Amino acid sequence: MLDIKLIRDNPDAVRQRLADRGRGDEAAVDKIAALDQERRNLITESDKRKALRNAVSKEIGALKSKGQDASGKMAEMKKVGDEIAAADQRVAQVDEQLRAILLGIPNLPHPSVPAGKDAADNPEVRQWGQKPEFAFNPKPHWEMGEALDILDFPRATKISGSGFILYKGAGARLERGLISFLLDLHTREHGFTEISPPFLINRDAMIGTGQLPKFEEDMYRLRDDELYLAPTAEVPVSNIHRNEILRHDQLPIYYCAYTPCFRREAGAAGKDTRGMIRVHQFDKVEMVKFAHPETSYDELEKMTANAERVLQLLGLHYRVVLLCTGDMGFASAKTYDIEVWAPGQNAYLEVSSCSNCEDFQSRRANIRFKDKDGKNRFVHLLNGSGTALARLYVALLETYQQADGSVLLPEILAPYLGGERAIRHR
RNA sequence: GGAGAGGUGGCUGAGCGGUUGAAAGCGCCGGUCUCGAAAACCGGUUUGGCCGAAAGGUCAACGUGAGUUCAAAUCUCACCCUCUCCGCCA
Repeated sequence: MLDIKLIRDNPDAVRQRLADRGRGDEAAVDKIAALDQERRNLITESDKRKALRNAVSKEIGALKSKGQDASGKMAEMKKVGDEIAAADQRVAQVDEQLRAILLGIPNLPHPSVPAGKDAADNPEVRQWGQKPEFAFNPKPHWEMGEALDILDFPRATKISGSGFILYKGAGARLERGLISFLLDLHTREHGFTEISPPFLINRDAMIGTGQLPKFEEDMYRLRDDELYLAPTAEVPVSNIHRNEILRHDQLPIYYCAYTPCFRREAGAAGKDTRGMIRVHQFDKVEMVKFAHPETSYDELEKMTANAERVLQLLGLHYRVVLLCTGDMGFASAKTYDIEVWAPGQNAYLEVSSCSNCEDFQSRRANIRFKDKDGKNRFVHLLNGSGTALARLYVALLETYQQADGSVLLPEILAPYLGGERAIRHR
């Protein structure tokens, strides 16, 4: 949520930066300003009457305690009370309208974010490693998974529907091993505290990080309870400190968490339909930081480096792109995407998205810290995948496939795979 | 799910429908004292909105939301949460 004061004081700047995103949100700025003005006028009026009522009510109390008649004043205040109720009702209406609009406005891009329309305009920041070369035609993971009997898409479909994965045998163990590998890396080497959060999330938490109210159709929702399946651990973990005031010496706080992620992928029908590149349920290890506003951009660079470290240790070629204004997520002010090379796809796959949301989420979720001067300020919230598992899995299979159809995984994973690096057809 | 008890400031814990934004204690911050510290003593110590250049003024908040009343932490209703017992269950 944007700061209403920012819109009030700098409507033109806000309008411009929203326009840079290319979603037409700038049109709401004038409406917001008008509602804000109306709201303040109504509050001023209401407050005046409340002050009067408070004063006269005290007089009434004093009169009554002396046994004197106060019926005139009481009748008068009855009328004032009705006026207050009417005014407050209008305030509530305007408030609700204002809030509804504000909750639907995306964050403003950071000045360092390049203007652009879509993914084609995202500048590449750097590359690491090289595309692996094969003496044979590298296969896509879905063929490998079937041949090796480690992935069973038809049966996953039988159980749930399209867009689900069933891992089997060495395939299941690899998934489990990767989760442990990632959590160990971030907790032991990058200073993150491991969290295992609830996967069912209430509405307030979903609003806090920005999934709701705008993206309701992207989420799985329970029918009988006001609960949603977590689309990412960003939601439960960022909401850990909702409605809290942290001490400045607690910052920065680093959390990481493994969760499955559930996404309806509404609107993505027909895209990436084969294999496990776009699915309704995937595993992910997520990093979340609660940072001091002055250092949050340094934290973003560090977090991105932490995510890159995963791919470096696994020897996977990747590139980092900086999302342009038109391609950024709703809550983010600046985002780096990390894309790993998948030889079987002949394409880069997004395995991590590292974002600084600044105070956009913390304002929604009311997460503050007391600074050195004793002033309460909103923390900056960052989140980054470290990393998404399904696509990492794709890159691993496709990169490390051998001519004989087996897979020889990086040595570093061996301890997580019972000492067995190779996956062969049995 | 059923029965009962309860939700007040960082914590413990008072609170009669009317000078209670809220006693008291603890904690914390500042000061006095001290070579220094402790103790003691003094002072301070919730958050948000609105008006204002500021000083300041004012409104709101005692789980949440409605209601009764001139006036609600205090009365009524609904919901949420916690605890105890029972039931069920991995």
